[in-house]
Amino acid sequence: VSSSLTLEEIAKRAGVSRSTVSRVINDQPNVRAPVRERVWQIIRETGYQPHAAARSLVTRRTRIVGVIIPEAVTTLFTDPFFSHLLSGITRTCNAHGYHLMLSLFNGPVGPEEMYRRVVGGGHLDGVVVASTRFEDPLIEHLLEDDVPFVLVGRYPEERVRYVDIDNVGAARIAVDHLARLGHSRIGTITGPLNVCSGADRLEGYRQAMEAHRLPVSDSLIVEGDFSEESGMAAARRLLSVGVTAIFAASDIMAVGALKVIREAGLRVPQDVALVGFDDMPIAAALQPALTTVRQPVEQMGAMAADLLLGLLDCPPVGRPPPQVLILPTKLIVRESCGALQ
Amino acid sequence: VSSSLTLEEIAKRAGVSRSTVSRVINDQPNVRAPVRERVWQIIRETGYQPHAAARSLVTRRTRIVGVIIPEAVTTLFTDPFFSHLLSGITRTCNAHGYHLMLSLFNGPVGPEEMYRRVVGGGHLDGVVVASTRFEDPLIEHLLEDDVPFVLVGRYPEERVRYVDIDNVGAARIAVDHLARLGHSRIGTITGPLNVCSGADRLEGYRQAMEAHRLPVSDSLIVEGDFSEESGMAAARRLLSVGVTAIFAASDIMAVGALKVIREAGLRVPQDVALVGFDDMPIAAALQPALTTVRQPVEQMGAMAADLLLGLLDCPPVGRPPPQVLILPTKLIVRESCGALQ
DNA sequence: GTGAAAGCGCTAACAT
DNA sequence: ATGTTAGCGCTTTCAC
Repeated sequence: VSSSLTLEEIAKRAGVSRSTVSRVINDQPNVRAPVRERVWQIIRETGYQPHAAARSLVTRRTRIVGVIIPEAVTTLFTDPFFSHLLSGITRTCNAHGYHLMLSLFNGPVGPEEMYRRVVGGGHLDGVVVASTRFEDPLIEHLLEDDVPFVLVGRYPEERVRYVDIDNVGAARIAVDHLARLGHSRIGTITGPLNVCSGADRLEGYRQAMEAHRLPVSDSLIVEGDFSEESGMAAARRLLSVGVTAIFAASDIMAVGALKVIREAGLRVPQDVALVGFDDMPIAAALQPALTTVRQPVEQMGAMAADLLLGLLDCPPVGRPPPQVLILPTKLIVRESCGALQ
Repeated sequence: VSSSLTLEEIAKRAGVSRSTVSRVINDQPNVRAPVRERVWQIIRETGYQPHAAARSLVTRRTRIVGVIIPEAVTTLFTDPFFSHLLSGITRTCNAHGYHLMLSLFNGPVGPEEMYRRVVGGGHLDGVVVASTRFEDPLIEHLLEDDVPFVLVGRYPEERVRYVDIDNVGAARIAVDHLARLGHSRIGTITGPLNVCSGADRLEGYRQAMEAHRLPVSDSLIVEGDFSEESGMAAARRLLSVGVTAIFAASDIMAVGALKVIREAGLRVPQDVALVGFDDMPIAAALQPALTTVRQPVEQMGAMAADLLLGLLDCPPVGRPPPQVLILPTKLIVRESCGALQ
């Protein structure tokens, strides 16, 4: 889909050579002002757009960044996390004239094949990867193939750049909140523990409990998978050991817990206090039943893209991506490899 | 990002010419079986992938479909509608070896410029457009430029292909439900009325009210914009005219209404019955307060992409996209232009 | 059935 | 400052 106008054609109409037109389009020097103006004029009149494929065949760049969401993330699609993330990434891309190719590794095709399709073929200048497990083979491939990429979510490996929120700190705040409310039997519904955010939020729970000198028995910790069902199952277990407060590592799971608690004839927050986690505006509807931790997902997306475009030498990304702190949750940015924080 | 292997290189290693390798890759005839096998062998060994840009420079096809979401859809990002839609589109694309380019017209760049960037340059073979208003200039451009495209959402114009749910019917069912419950003063919070789904759901409300011989005064109809805030404002107006039931054209607005109703000291559904609209699993958490209409968004996405790929002569799309009926809401597909229903 | 050769539309190195 | 030329890696006639 494109007009069949070519550089050649524009050159002819402007009475110059292809090179000159090319220079004008690419804002290169060595074109006299009047000529430049005349060429722009023609370009505007004709609505000419250079052919992307032809251009990238020679420049070896496509101005397309990929967004890869691995695994069957149906569960993750239950909340607006990805919408917000994509919104942020898009914002950055639009601002810099980049395009975004979205790849969900969910279809009938396996992840290895998807990887080949997406990354091979040279469609992409770089990649943003969301939601990875520890030691994800995808990451290994990207490193091996020397693909510029940025992760959304912490990844404990020197060579990997990423953007993340301070999951440990945020979880600590949440649990600390419950402890200050006077609760001593505080349970937690964790995310999958092979995922960074899952593990980190549990660590935050542990730290807060310890800080308040509260005992952390195994029965107070139930692993979930971010789904509502897992939240319900976990809540049943927690109720059976008599907790008076629950920190759920995601709002979705908190909602599941809420259901179970109410079904048990208990009131929230009077009988059981509940804190969720995520930026899910809808959760506000459940107030005062549910308290939640906000995470700046949209910004995380924008910053991830900023970082990536920086890697690609996107001309003047200018300012390094800012270190943003929002609400109780803050961002950690690993700017250059090795410089963790 | 791609290996620097070329056709030439493969040809050399296989002891054949470029043409032959090309034929093998593209599954063309006129290659003897043993040769074909040997070439595949080398390709597999080396992990060769043809360079996408070079290929589309000559074929004039990219195997990329665009997904355009016009306007600042922040409000629409509050619910998982787009996540599900993208999931469906992706499913189809993955199955047919197509890629997906996501364009949110939200950045600092205006829609006209975004259109040029995205559609010009020949990046895309076709486009899926979501969430359009009546007489959207975007649609006019696409028609004018002869871009193959499919809309998600009804569009009253002969030349446009689209996929949609039966909004009128679904709304009718929702309101009918309330009427059968014995309510006579039923109000509705509509979506934006310059959007098809908004207008259609209102029409469904009207039809159901009429069928039950219930008076429809203007005060029973309040226009919202799918946002929670608008739902709250609308609910206040409706409560002030003494409705006992509300049909909200989106779950988000229903949640807003729920808040307001509860703040007014009323119980849901005992004092005021509430029905929402959308496929928002989280809304289930609000049961029994909130009843909602499910829409098969994921399927809508998949079907839209099916239709588009059909337009692109994607070789054997085989079966025409099925006419799916799910839950109370059903799909209407305009398969070929002119053949509505 | 296979190879040779001509481009697709663009950029970039080299002349002028 | 501008034009000429040689490809980028692939598909596709057209010979053989």
